[in-house]
Amino acid sequence: MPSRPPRPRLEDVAARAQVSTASVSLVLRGRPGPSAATREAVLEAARDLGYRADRTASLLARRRTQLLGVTMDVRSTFHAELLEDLQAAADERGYDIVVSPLTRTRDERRAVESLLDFRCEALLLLGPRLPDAELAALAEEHHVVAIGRRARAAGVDVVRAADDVGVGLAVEHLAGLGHRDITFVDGPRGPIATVRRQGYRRAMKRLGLADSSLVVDGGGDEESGARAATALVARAPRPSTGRVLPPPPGREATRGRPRMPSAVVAFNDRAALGLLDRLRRDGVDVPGEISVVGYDDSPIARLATVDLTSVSQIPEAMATAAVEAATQRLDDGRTEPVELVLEPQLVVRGTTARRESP
Amino acid sequence: MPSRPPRPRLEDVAARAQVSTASVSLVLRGRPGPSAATREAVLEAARDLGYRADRTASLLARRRTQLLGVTMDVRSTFHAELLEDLQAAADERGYDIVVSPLTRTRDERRAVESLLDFRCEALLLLGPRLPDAELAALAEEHHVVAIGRRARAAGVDVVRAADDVGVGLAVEHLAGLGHRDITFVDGPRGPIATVRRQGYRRAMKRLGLADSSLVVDGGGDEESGARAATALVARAPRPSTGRVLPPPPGREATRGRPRMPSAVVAFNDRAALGLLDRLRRDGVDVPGEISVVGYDDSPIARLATVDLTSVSQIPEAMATAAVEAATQRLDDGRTEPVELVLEPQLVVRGTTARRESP
DNA sequence: TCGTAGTCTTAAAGCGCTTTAAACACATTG
DNA sequence: CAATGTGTTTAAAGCGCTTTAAGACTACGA
Repeated sequence: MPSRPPRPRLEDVAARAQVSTASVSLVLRGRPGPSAATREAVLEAARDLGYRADRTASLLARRRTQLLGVTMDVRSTFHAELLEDLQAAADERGYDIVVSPLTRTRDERRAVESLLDFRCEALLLLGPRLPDAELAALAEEHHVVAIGRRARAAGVDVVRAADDVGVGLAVEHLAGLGHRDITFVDGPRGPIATVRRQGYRRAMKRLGLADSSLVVDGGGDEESGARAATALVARAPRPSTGRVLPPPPGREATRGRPRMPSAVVAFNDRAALGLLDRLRRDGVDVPGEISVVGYDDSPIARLATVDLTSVSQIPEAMATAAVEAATQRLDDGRTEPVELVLEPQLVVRGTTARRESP
Repeated sequence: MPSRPPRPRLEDVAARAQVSTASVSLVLRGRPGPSAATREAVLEAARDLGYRADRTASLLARRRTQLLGVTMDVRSTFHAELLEDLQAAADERGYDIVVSPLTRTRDERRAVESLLDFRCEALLLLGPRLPDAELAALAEEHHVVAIGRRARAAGVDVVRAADDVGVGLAVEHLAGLGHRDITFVDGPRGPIATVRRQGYRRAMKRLGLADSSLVVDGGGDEESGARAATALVARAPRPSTGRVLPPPPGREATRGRPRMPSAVVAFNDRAALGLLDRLRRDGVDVPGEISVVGYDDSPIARLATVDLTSVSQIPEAMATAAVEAATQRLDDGRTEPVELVLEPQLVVRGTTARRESP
């Protein structure tokens, strides 16, 4: 019920402090110039009046907005985490963040438009799905930082985790626990899944396990994980006590053979969750009979009831790096694009264990 | 890499169209006045130049911002859903939305400050935790709509679902399936849990089940749900086949007696999820041995692997109502606060079934 | 012919702030 | 004492748009 006592303007503060608006402006923004006496008078007047600068006017007057625009998928907990850290990082550097959520009816293009309307000085795109060409086009007109995704687009800064390395960590961890039959549950088509799959393949080869490497169809959500689980379980007829067959020699000749792996790396935590759920319902003991590793180290993975071993993309680091990239362009005049690739971390929890029978 | 071809201004469009900036402004905002010829010329010029109005300047000039500020918990999927619908509703009425996320380091107060800096014309607070007094104080200076929570604060519009009715629906559904021992797993301290608990108690009484009504400690997340499950299971020593005892006569004398209810209503979906998980791990058949109902009808509940019967707060309706409330104040000059209470809906899925032995 | 209404158009005054360039006061210096 | 410098203050010109009030036409009836 805003009953108009129109908010005080800079001019009002100036009048009360008996100085010019210029002085007030300088003092309030902590710029050098005004004497101690003036400063005090102004601050007091401002306090008395409960003055708060009008951002709109201020933005218009100086050419800067000090605004970073972020597009995100509101439904993604990973994005939510990143956002928290972006806020913090931006804060520290004196920037403010405008969030533009993607929804069913609001695609990435619209979200970006909206950010531009706000005159954001840089765009931070979380896991952007825009084609590289479009990203590149955007980057001709604006500063853009793609986060969490590899991008082959000219002029775009990229901050991402080395997903192939991350999956490698998971595979090595499992191998270290004595597992040899390690299966990868693939993600949805796209650059991210490609890189993770590659990481898996390479790690298996590096460890001399190429022969038992196997990629099964999956996806990015619980459903897909559950489907994958069903496919895996079908390989080892249960609940008969039939022992798992040792992998026969010969390269990937194992494909299609009925056999349940002793360990699985899933594309992400959500898929891992669906997988876990289905396995447990089918009476499979995790990690007794099969070890499971997820990806993202999402809050759900950390829940005591889930306790999922997972790979963390260290969102704080990504957030800091992304904001840093943006401010470097804005404040330090960097113009050459950079690509920052961070090392992910394995977080070992309760869904992985030493292989039962060697 | 913004290489400055400074963006065209209104003036540039005016020059190209050979008219005044006033005409351009009018045309571009679709206001009456300019003739068809002028309109066309302006639109063409604007198109040629790729003109986009500078919102900052425009906001400064007219006194309105057409901005609705929304505070939300980024981690809540329910809030995420609401946000989607708010966006859509705001769009329809020509308003834009500024999202101000709550994070660990950014409480509700700061989030609101930030919205005010953006000169939002109304504040839509999702599940605000601010004390009523503070809400009331805010409402003296601004239009505020509290969403999803009962608020006894002067001047604040409230849009919420009738949670007591919702829980009542769940209880009735279960009773209809023959259940009598229906337990409520409580939520975290706060107005929301209070209302839901009340709804439970009243429904049980209404159905003549007051004697078997039981509220156990819970909380708002998976952990708490799991804990509650443990407590429940402990009442019926498993895996012995011992039949569940019929409730002895006498009011709530059952409290503390070892006995597992045949049905449970959880404070929300997350708690229900933890509950389900623990129950299943303990070998309890859902819905065979026990039926479970959640609250919120969150996306997780809908997953095939979860398939949780739940109560929906119909977020679309809440969102529409909230935006409506705001625009009524802004555009239609309403000044008396309103409280809109929506009827929740029960969504029956796979976690509830007819009671096994009557 | 003039007055009057009606339709378009536009000059110009802001919106509340930042910033530049000039003015001022005073102290040094040669 | 003029010239030069230093530190502080401010008048005024925008920032890019909206809006108001007045102006320019045209058309019409008296």
